Amino acid sequence: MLSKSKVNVIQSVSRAIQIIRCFENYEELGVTEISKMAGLHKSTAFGLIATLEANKLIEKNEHTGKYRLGLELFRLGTKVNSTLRHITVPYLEQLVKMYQETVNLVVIDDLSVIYLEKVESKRSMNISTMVGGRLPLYCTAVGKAIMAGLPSNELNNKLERMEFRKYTNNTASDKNSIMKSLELIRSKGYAEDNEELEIGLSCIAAPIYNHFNIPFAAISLSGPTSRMSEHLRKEISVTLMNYTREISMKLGCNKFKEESKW
Amino acid sequence: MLSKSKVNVIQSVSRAIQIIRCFENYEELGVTEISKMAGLHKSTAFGLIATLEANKLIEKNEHTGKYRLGLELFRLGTKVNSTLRHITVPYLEQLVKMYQETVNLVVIDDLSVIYLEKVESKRSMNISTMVGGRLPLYCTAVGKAIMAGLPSNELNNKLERMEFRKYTNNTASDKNSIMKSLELIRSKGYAEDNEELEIGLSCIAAPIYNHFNIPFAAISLSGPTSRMSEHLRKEISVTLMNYTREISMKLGCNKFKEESKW
DNA sequence: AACAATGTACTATAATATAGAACAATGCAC
DNA sequence: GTGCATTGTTCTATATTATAGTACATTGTT
Repeated sequence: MLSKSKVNVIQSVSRAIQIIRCFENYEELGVTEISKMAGLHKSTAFGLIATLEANKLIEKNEHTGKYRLGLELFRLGTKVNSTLRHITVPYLEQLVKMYQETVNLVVIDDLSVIYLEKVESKRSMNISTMVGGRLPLYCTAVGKAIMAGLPSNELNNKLERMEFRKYTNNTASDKNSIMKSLELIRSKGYAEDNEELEIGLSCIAAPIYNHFNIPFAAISLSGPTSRMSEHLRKEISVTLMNYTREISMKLGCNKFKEESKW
Repeated sequence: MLSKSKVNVIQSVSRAIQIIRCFENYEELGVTEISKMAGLHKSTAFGLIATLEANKLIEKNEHTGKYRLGLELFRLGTKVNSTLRHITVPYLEQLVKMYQETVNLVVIDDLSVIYLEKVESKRSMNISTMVGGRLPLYCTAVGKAIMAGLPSNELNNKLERMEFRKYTNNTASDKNSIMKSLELIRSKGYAEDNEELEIGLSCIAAPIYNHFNIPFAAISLSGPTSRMSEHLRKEISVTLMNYTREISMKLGCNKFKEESKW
């Protein structure tokens, strides 16, 4: 036995998940291929594969005899964060109508944001984000918008573990510069990305709060810097903050109700 | 032991998948709730849950102590049929630009189609299809477009097992009426749904072929019947067929190359 | 404050996943 | 077309592992 990274995990289940992960970079795989990739006995892999197939998480291509990811996996994936997505998508569509730029919904996942939804404008430039994709917190407007509202201990814990990479000259490259920009974001209520990830690409984002008043998601609008005048950015930021306030309240957040009381 | 629906399935893996399915209708569940729903011992459920959590397929909400579906499940779901989706989405976006109606990509799954992608127009009416959702083959344009090109034995096998339900007065309600309409679809190369699923909703679809020249997916354009003039429908059908021909060829289908030879 | 319900840890045992071997089916080379 | 190599699949014995019982910790409720 090689290594048992964590105790109390059920071997066969972890192995089955490992098999699913084999398909991340390959559309079709055979039993032997899978067993080699996963370091499993051919016979063991076969049993796990048969189980995944019986549950439609993978499918057998009857023509090639090979396996591929199954529709049940897709369907189950659509159930993840479904409340948030159902509430938010109409706002995204409204934003595209208003500004004709690409808009996104993300959630935080440790040191990254994961893109849950994207609605593209007709005239959108091809932006390098993909639904299901992941980008670092520190160089995206959405990431910074979320970070700005985190409890300080949680924020510090994250900042300590970050590894900075300079995507462009504008990318923040250390903890201090991030902390400074978060300060500004807190006072404004929204975040901007001025070509910090990609030259020519600007982005404005506002955070979504859960019912513990903690930000965990964000929506953003991205477009070519050339179209993002100072005036327009201001206008967009107001709209975003109005929308995220509504979304947060629908999620049970009472942060804004309290504000109106006082 | 109650029932073992299939031999050669690994119990713990099937149980883990069963636990994931518990979250289809519930956003958050606790250990005890899950164990009751799945008919498992609390302690058994706990081990499976811990394993799923370690693999990020479910996540623990630290505030409530309950579990929810994890982002890794979402991410893996986005890998399903990724080639087809990457090739097709640009065509969907082009269609929306041209006709300003909602367009869809589906794949066949036994007696249903599953919606993989949807691109909505600004002026789209709210149509009751959802990404990840499922509709019967016999009452959708996409379903009929695919059926029309299936090998006859496979088609018959499906028709035998179908249970017809009359969604509207236009819904086909038996095998013969479907077979007749498939005949027409074969000669035209595309399928239509004239309020067969929902009154007021019309739909046009064309099939996508895999590299065995078998249709397995389809794209469609849906809109209110009032906007779908005979002339426009004809034009849309031509565009759809051009696009699906291109998509099919990119997938390695040589059906159309052969045609041009002769 | 007492109770109930839930999440978590530990352990013995029975049940089950595992890997080996052997066979079948397929594809490839010559 | 024949033989070889590779892959998919079945079967079985064994030892590993998942399981459920018990007990404890933690939380929330009345």
